[in-house]
Amino acid sequence: MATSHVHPPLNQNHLLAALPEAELQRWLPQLEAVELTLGEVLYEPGITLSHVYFPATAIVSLLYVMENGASAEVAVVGNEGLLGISLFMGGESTSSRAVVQSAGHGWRLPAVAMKEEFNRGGPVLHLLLRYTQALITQMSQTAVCNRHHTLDQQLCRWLLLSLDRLQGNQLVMTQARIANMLGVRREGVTEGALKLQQAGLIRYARGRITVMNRPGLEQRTCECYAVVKKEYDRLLPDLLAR
Amino acid sequence: MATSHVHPPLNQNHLLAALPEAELQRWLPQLEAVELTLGEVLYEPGITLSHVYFPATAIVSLLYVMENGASAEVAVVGNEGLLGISLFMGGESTSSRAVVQSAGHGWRLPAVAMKEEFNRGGPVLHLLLRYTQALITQMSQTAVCNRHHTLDQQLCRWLLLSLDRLQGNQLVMTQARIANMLGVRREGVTEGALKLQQAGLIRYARGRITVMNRPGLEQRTCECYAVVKKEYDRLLPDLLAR
DNA sequence: CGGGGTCTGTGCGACAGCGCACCCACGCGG
DNA sequence: CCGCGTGGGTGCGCTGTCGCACAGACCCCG
Repeated sequence: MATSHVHPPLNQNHLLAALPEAELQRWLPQLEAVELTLGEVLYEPGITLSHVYFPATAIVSLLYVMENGASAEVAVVGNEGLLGISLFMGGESTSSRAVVQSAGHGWRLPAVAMKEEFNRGGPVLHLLLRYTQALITQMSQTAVCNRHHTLDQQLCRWLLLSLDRLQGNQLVMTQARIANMLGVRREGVTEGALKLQQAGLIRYARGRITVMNRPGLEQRTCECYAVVKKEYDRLLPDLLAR
Repeated sequence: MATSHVHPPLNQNHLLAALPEAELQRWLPQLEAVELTLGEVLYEPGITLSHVYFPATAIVSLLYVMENGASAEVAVVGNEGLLGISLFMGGESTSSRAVVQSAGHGWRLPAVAMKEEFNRGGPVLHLLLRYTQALITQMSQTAVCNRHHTLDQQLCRWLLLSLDRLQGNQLVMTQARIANMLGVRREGVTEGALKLQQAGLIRYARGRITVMNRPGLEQRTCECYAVVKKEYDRLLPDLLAR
């Protein structure tokens, strides 16, 4: 992970973009631009966090890895949010692992600075908590979706959630990695993706997915996607306007 | 739901028990004892909450109910916690429904009082946030469990989580209602419960379950139960000492 | 240009859980 | 003491997903 103090536009991350000027000025000296590489692990379960991360062009999955090595994604975080909520929630660590699923850049802020800011109370605290509630909704809905919906539907949901957190309609992602996150077989993802390709909704080529017809995906997915999206929009409305 | 100002011991709820004296005194005039009856709905999705609830002898499920009527439990709350985190998280409502799954009593506090207290900052804020993080862990683990574990394992997990939130080793609960919460068929629960009964771990009779061998259940369940339990113990240690 | 690694596609038997239909057992109220 | 509602047990065919094995396709690198 390369770091530097040369800043690409901060407002690529919606939470940073929503910071009031005073807070931003306090943070600036400590904000560090970081390059997030594919597969990089930002947090391990049980480890006390040293920084919180604000993805800009990268997306990061919260994965739970089981004793037998199987895994399941609990939530995905991109330019709409941050990693490390357990710092201000008070637990310091979580039981999941944070893995970069799509390379890109972002910023990070030392844990101490984040805690200080949070303890001031005020607008930042409420912003972070509203974000956390949106994240909670995503996690709950993941539970529901895992219970009731088909692999095909979940694949669409996953594509849409990822797409919302990236720019453009491209996604660098192998089927094996998608399977890893959904917690299903790679072959299952292959079959699902084939159906979508045959329906003309996506195009697929060696680790690169291009979404051709987004409304088509929305039609095929389950209600879970809409529930999560609506909740993010409701809880963090101002962030999307910028 | 009957309400009164005659108070059974407040410390039956661990969060209330953990309140510093000053806060407790502020809350007392507004705390209201409530009887929670089986099947009672405390919150509906999207509805702004008027109170937060602190269960004492009751347990309450957070259920997501799908468009087709199927449902899935996202988390369970009992005497270790409270219902209505969205009030201080800032969302005012959630996308899930809160349903009383085991009758009993508890207390409630008006939303306004809770928000005022939260906004003072201080120990109550941190206590509530730590509880919220534990709840988040429960939700994530529900997602993982739904993905990877068998109905039998999930049944054990569910029994153990419920047992932790009640006193004694009895549980008034039909198989149909368990199925509703796990989001599975009633027949599936019947088969699972039969196996447990034949193994001598539980006894079952017309809506009443008696756990005979708790360690046996712990042996049959998946890692998810332990992960959640450990996280509650880690985040809310002082509450269990009382 | 050839070779090895990565990514995607396919086939097949196994099985957990589903939906449905139905039966039995218990217990409360008339 | 009968009847009926509720709760629990059983059987059966179906489907989605799994685990595994293997084949083709593509691509970078030597």
